[in-house]
Amino acid sequence: MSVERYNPGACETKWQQTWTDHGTFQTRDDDPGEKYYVLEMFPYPSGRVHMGHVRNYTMGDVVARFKRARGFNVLHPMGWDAFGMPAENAAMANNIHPREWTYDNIATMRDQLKSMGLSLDWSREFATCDVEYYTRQQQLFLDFLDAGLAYRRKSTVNWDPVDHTVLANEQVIDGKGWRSGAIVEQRDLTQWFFRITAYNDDLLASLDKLDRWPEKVRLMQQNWIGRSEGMTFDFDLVGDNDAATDQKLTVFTTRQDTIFGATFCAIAPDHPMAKAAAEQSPEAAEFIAACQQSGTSEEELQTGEKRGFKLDLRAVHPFLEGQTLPVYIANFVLMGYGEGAIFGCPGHDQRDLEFARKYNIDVIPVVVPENEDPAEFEISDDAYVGPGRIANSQFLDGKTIEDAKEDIAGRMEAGNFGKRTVNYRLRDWGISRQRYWGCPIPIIHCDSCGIVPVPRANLPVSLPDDVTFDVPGNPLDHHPTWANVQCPTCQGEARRETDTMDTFVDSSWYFARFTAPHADAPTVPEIANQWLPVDQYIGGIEHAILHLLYSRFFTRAMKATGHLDLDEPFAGLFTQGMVIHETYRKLDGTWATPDEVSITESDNVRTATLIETDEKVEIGNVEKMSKSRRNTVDPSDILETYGADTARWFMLSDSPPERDIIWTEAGIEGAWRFVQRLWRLVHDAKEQSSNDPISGNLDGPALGLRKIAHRSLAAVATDIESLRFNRAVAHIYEFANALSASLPTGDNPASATPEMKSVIGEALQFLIQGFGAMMPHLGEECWQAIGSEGLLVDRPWPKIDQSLLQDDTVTIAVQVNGKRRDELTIARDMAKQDIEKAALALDNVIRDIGDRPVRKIIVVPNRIVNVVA
RNA sequence: GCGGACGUGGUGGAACUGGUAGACACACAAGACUUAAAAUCUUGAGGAGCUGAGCUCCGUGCGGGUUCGAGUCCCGCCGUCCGCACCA
Repeated sequence: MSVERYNPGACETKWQQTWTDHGTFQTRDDDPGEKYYVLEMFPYPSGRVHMGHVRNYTMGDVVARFKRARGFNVLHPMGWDAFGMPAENAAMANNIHPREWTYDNIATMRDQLKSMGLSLDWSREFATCDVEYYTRQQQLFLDFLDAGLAYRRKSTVNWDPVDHTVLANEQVIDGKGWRSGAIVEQRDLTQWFFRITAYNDDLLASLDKLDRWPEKVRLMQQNWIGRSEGMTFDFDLVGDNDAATDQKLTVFTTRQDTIFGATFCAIAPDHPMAKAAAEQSPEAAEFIAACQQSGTSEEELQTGEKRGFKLDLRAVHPFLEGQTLPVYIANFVLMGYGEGAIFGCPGHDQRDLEFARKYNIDVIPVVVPENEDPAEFEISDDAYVGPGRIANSQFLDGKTIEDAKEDIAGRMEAGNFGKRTVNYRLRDWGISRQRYWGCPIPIIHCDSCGIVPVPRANLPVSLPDDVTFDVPGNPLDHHPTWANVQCPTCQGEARRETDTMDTFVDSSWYFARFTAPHADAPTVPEIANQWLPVDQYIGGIEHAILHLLYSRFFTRAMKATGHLDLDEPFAGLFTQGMVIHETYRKLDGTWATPDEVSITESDNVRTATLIETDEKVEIGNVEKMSKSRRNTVDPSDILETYGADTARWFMLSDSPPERDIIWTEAGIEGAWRFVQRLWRLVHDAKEQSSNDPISGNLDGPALGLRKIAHRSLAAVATDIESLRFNRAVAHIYEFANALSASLPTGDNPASATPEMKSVIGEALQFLIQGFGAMMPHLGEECWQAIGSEGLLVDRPWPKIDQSLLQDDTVTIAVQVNGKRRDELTIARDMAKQDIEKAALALDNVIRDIGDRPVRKIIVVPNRIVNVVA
């Protein structure tokens, strides 16, 4: 009497169509339910959906469906982060227009996402490269410009001297351009910036309010903003032979307490004083040029060897009479931070120490740990950055670091050559990109009027279609006519800005646009305010800093310009882990794909061979799925073979969602078997079920099953609320196991008792509802199979009977001296003395204590009792 | 270099606020069903020891510490991963 196998292919299409026909997931702004906005980071349309997307969107969908069942009016939209470099790279490589490439990819990926059965409101879909979207972004830019939040200044870019083009950091490989191989140079360009630093304090302080964000993300943002209290002060400078000059060197420090340990000063290669030196000295110019022959990324600057160039200047120590310090141009000093100049204290800063060792500069320890003798304390390979007392510092000796900082600050301010300053690591956001496939910056450059914003009535500034990619550089620059325009002010000949915006701009407000995706203005403030903030945002940890910080800035800027009234865009944030996979390396060193190899296992040793040739393959590390390692698994293959529910179930199983998940063939097979098992279980259980009301006083197995049903669903609800999907999955397994075990088995055709039948009936509904958000198609099919009315997706979450959630008795562990010796099953909340008595009466306890006296008994109610003897 | 995380059986992981480590699953083994295989069902299991089904010891990357009690807290290592402002 076995049922036919569950056929996901047919069922999934059917239910997806049903939901579409019913308009199930079309969200209305005027729905009476409490709003809940769940959003997953929208994808870049790279070509095909990858497993990371499947995981991300499955998680979001479970939340969305669950909240729906809980009666919320759920907004769950999807769109495309569609501008960016890969489209231009494809254009260059394959001679296909970025627009065509992008929209083709979107079409493919939309189909793939739809086959996952996601509860998305597709009527709100947009791509950031839609002119309807980016024209509103241009409006925002103009508003920000009016509000003083956008401005122009010079900044440094990676310049490829052969291709004559600006390179992204990822296009700089080992200091060379990826295409030309030329050594990259740093070059100054005038660029547009958003004044994110205007919100330094607010962006930092508000992190405290984001209590549904991971602690680590808040910490990362805090460190990124990098508020530090310190001092800005001046060194007097003298010439080489102590010849007086009127020059001063302004430095920033957070460690003014270590001023007596200062043994040199250093300035950034692009510091004005360095530039001045370069004009006097060819050697200095050469050194600066060498410094600029590297990428602009901080990582590159910091990991490179510390190098310096000594200037013909010395800095006068402010507190040591007659003492002067050498001044260097140093490649590890950043112009963008503080004053672009520092004093070096090698004893207490690792970078300074490395520099000092290299150039034979003195190392004077001025902070000594409490338990060390200042006369003996020396610095060897590691700078000392811990707490301690000041030494070798005259009037500061013996003070704490804090007191010494205060003392110096007071003296500098009194002497009028320094002041306390708060400094931030966060820099303004450079948004200019010298590329075609991005949102044009709506600005016109006029020789007589200067910078002229494009009048709002003239928006959009659309990207021209007729562009070529045969020459490196920005196609907008090469376009014969596009940039030529009349100046809106003087009607004279003028030129459009040909830079486009950083794609981070596109993703900094899309969540707001989803609330009114077809509106003429960027947002409809009332509607945006109604839906925002996003209640649950889900995406990769790689966006922990930039995307999220920029979005937080945009929210503030849009508030300032009247587009919404909101403090923070994302009330709840969850960062999910990556999907990773084993790698397979062939004998010749190249990689094999997972479907090219076959794995066998014996005695816990797994070996891999190439299916085609039987050649042995080395099983390598488990790594992030990537094209270069060829360890990718195409979601479409999985969806076709196993169906969406199996793929979704596997993605939710086992691994905690914030951690990486290893994709394995065995894992997906296991999920597949469970889908089939549920299908059979539902049919078997249905035979033994009834819809009769459940009697009030159950006992025995019927009560047992009912408890499990209610407890499981209560647990699944908590698990989903707290996004612990792997535990929800485990609870469904337990529940299904218990229901299976409750069914009459064997040759005995006898059926369950009437009261058991009604309990099974309830359990069956609970089970289907319990996994329905995770495997929605199977859920609907089962729901229909047990003859319930309507669609599962429209059913409210079952009502849990709280009285079934707790047992009257508990089993607690009994320890002697912290080691478990026995256990006790006692009444819940039993009196302490009675527990102590019962514990001491246990044979194992008596034996273990022997004739030692009992010194203490610790009772933790309903958990444990520990006898200390 | 700087910043952030993570590390538990053969494997993925569970363990709520310091209270019975290993739930649940995968893989494995044995058995049932089958001509056979697949599928399915049942049973078993952290490691070591004791001559018996109970008990002892060891066990959460390594080394210390706090505590009646540590996977959980603290200090120091080791390893792996993520971000570093023009990848998205």
